[in-house]
Amino acid sequence: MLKRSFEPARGRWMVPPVNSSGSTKERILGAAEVLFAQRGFDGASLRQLTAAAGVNLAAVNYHFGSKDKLVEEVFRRRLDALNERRLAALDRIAGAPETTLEDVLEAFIRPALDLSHDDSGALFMRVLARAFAEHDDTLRQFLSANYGHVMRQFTAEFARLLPQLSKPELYWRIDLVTGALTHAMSGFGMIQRKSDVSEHTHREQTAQHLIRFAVAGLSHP
Amino acid sequence: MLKRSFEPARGRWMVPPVNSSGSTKERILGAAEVLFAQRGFDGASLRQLTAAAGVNLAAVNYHFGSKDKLVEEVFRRRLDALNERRLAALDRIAGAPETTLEDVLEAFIRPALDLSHDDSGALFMRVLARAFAEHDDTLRQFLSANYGHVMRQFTAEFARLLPQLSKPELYWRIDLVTGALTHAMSGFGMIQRKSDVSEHTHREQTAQHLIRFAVAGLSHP
DNA sequence: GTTTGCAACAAACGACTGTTTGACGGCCCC
DNA sequence: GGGGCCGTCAAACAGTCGTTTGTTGCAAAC
Repeated sequence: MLKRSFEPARGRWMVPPVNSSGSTKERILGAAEVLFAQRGFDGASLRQLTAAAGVNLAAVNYHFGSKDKLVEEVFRRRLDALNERRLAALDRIAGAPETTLEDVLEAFIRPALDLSHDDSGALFMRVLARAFAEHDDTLRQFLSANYGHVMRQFTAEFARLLPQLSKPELYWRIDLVTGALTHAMSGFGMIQRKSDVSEHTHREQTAQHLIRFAVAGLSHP
Repeated sequence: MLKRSFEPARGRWMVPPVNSSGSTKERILGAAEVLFAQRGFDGASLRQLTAAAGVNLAAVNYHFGSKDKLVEEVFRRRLDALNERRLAALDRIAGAPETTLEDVLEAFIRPALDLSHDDSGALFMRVLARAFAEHDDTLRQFLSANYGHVMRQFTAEFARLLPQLSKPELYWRIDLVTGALTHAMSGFGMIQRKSDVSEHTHREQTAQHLIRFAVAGLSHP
């Protein structure tokens, strides 16, 4: 495959440095996040993964049952925390008369942006975007079943703040905003942090651009 | 992998119906487009692919040299036509004083939407989105080297029509619009064509939503 | 002090991968 | 009519894949 062109000439595959902290399960989850982001779910093999985590090959099947279950666990670990924070932020403002569109978008975007602060969180965002692209029905069902209610609650609040929009119109706009957010947060695009701006500043700029863009896209006449 | 859960209980993998029209090369390209969209570049094996195309396993390496070259050829075949039409449409309006933002977006979006009219074209859109998500540097270099000039020409025209925007600001907005378009055109989102609207109508609605959304996102104060 | 159960390990399993090989027929050109 | 080329083919190559096995060390429970 194309990606393999970047492997070193000798040595079958790059073995990232062994992470020797935490339990076996945690080391596997950490290494899985990195490798799934880099090479995809199929592309990352259990042998690469366990070597990177510094654990035995059989440990994945022992602790998680199968590679598929490991994938689900990688998602669950991050998304539980992420969506909890999103809903908490939404709860603080939902239904209030002074709540603005910016507030709701802030509640949705900020936790994701905070998550992508540290390196492994940023990698997870790429894992998530990859999952969207893979169009895998099993995974989509898993995500919809476990986290669909989050999107529904945000949609309800958007509907309250944009009463002039018909339901199909609102769905369309939310859909397009979602695409823009996924794109931006997974670092697909050409926008990269300049070396002369701090990570914090860059994240703040990203949030500002995203929110203003989303407000415009959602509420245009 | 997760996707394999959907394979039939017996029989190693689905063999799509044999397409017996056209030359061997064309049959391979057609089958590759379908299978790459369904299962990804790594996920689709040459044995599935050649079985679906009704050709011998060795035919891929004979006609294309390798699986990687086949991937490139799948892209080249569609993107050459797509970007030619985009640039032709842009040429007709670029620099003219009466040209609007909608016109430029129309020139960019319409050819892609037309391509995704037939089933195989729509599949290719998913292949393209998958390629973005794969973050594969070799593939990105290939796309940038062969089709980067298209994006540059459109960006220049956007810059002319939005002189009030700083360069970074413009890049940000184009980036976010790109994300929304990719998302929408690859059929990621929740928006699906209702059974009571024709394919043509649905495409027209998609174009309208996309363009109005993009105009709002690009030109908001 | 023995038993029980968890965790880790090397080694092997069968299946599937992309690619290469050498043979075989059909076609055109000299 | 004979010599090349071209496309196709079955078969094999050398790997990698996810998963399973049987065994070990070690700690807590009885």
